[in-house]
Amino acid sequence: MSGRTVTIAEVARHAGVAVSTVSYVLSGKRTISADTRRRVLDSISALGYHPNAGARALASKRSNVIALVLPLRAGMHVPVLMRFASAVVTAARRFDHDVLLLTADEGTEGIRRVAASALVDALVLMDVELHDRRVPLLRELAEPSVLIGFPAERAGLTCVDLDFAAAGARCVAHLSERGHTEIALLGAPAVVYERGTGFARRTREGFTDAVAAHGLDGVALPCEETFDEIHETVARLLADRPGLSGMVVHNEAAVNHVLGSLRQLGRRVPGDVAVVAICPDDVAERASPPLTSVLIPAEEVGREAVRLVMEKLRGAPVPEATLLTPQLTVRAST
Amino acid sequence: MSGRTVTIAEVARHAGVAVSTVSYVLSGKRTISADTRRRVLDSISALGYHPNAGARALASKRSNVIALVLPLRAGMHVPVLMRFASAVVTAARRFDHDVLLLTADEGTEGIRRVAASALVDALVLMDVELHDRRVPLLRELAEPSVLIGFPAERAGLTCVDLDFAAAGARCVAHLSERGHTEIALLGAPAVVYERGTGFARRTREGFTDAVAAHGLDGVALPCEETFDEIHETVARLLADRPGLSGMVVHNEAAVNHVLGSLRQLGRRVPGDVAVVAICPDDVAERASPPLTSVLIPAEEVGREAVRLVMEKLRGAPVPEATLLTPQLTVRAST
DNA sequence: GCCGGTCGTCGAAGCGCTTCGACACTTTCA
DNA sequence: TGAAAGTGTCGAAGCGCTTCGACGACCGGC
Repeated sequence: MSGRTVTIAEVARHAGVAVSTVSYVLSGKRTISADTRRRVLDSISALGYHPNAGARALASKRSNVIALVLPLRAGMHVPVLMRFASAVVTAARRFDHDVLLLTADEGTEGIRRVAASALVDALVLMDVELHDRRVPLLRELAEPSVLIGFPAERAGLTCVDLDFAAAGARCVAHLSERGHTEIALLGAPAVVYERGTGFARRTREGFTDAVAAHGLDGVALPCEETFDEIHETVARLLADRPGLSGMVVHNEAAVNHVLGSLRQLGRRVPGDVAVVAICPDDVAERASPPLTSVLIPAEEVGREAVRLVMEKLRGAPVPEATLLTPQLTVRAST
Repeated sequence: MSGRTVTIAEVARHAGVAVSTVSYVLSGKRTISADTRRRVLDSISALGYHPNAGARALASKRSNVIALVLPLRAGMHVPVLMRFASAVVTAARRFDHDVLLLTADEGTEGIRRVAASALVDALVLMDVELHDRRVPLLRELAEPSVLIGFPAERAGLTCVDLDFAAAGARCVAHLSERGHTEIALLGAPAVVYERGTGFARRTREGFTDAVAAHGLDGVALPCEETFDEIHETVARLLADRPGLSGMVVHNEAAVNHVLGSLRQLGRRVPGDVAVVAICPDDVAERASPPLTSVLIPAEEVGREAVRLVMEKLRGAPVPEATLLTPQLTVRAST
């Protein structure tokens, strides 16, 4: 059974039908009588048949593989990226597709290669920058693609993401409702803003606009990831702004350090300072105290990205932009 | 150029040679005159030719894709896993292979599927447990595989990993040299030990054996990942053992919390308590204070795993076990 | 000046699958 | 009751590549 590899011809012979009949049973593209179908399926499991992926790809011009392009840049929070990635793999399997992993080492050449060689049918790209070098390439590719994140110029592309501007605004609104009037945003590391990563900037804009709209006093700062740097940022922030009583933290790696720093400075959460985070639920739940947070819905975004790319593969029209509405969960920190 | 897809036949016609000649230029499996080779390569770049992966796989019985099986289990430190994964992708590309990402959702069935369908030529498996359900399957598969980690029964397999027992011992030796006589190991979360994950247990054994060998007083504890749990563990440890002056932390996620906890308890590092970590260098460097550490050489392990799997693909014999020697870097925490 | 060897190239036979057109049978309905 | 319209199945033609055997052309050695 696991000796030599079984071909469709052997299945056909075993079941006493033509090769094409086996193929149609498998693909469902033509009607097959219940009786024949049974016989074929029995033969398939009796012989342990698995269609050869290469042959299938060659004949059908579909590899049933999608590429996941995951640059793994500095300052990105890897566990969050992996949740996206994992969601993409799971969702792809549900559409009977596998996932080829592409990292940044090869640059855009890798994308061109896997697309041109028909190794993949479609692409899902993560960690999109505002001026992403991959975007022009996607435009000239025949293969459909979906971006997780938004570049500056998105005409003709398909993008999915959490609505980070709304997320920033939602946090401000929550703090405002709680009566805080002087608040701060601790965001991504400076390098991430400089690189022009969309989600960091959009959160900051959402924060800033909402601060103005609510008539609050607010400041937005980048936030590095080592304890010492964060501690210094937090200490200076509190020293400079004695009236500050609310913080929004949009940086998974920094969340715990910010809390540690406040602890060390003798500030109680939420007594002295209320904290809202934008991060996955498990990070918020495991913090001490558990944090009021806006969830980064990685699973949902990944699933949606795959769904959209499959629609495009079918030739169905899809919206250019899909923004998921942020959901705020109140926990112990506000 | 990026309109229709270019085939080898078009390249052959453009260069005025036979299809097989183009193939031999590409594969180097027969000698081709310098002149012909030039013409063919020129045509290839002029037409923007990329060989069709499916056709190549079908004809050559090699997909030039390897599977990376990455379960993403609870308690595993994702950034570390991703460094392995990223190293595997980079190394695979160097051998002209791509990487298919398999997660745990499908269980062993996914492995069987990609192997039987010839979607992949070989497999690299990560996060191996002592009694891993995937191991029996690997034994019956025709495709070569390499494990990153060691199962209990490893006969007939190929495994690579850091020598964690030596790493645990190395940390003990270092603390002993520094004059510490009462020390503790803070290890992985309890669930990881229960699952029988090899590296966690082997570190603990290395620690325990070395403690005995050096005539020290030592205790090994599991260590969860939230600040509150860690703080409690650390506080109780210090309360129970007033003479304790050295700690080994083998838990990337907990490292910063342990330091935060010591800070909060008013213990100076390294003045009151010396800390050695087993973690990637960047985690150690970014901690406060920077930690003396044994590096988890993710890049090296990933590269070695790929090298071994390529050797096996060539039919070359490879050692069953490859253990990388731990390297201790002294920083500010001891 | 003829013979065995390389060297460089070609043509053709698959690799295992999908898909198209064809073809027997049934049904259906004027 | 016969033509039209399904149903269910088959055979064969590729899909684009690798690889095998064949075959001139050229080499040196006798």
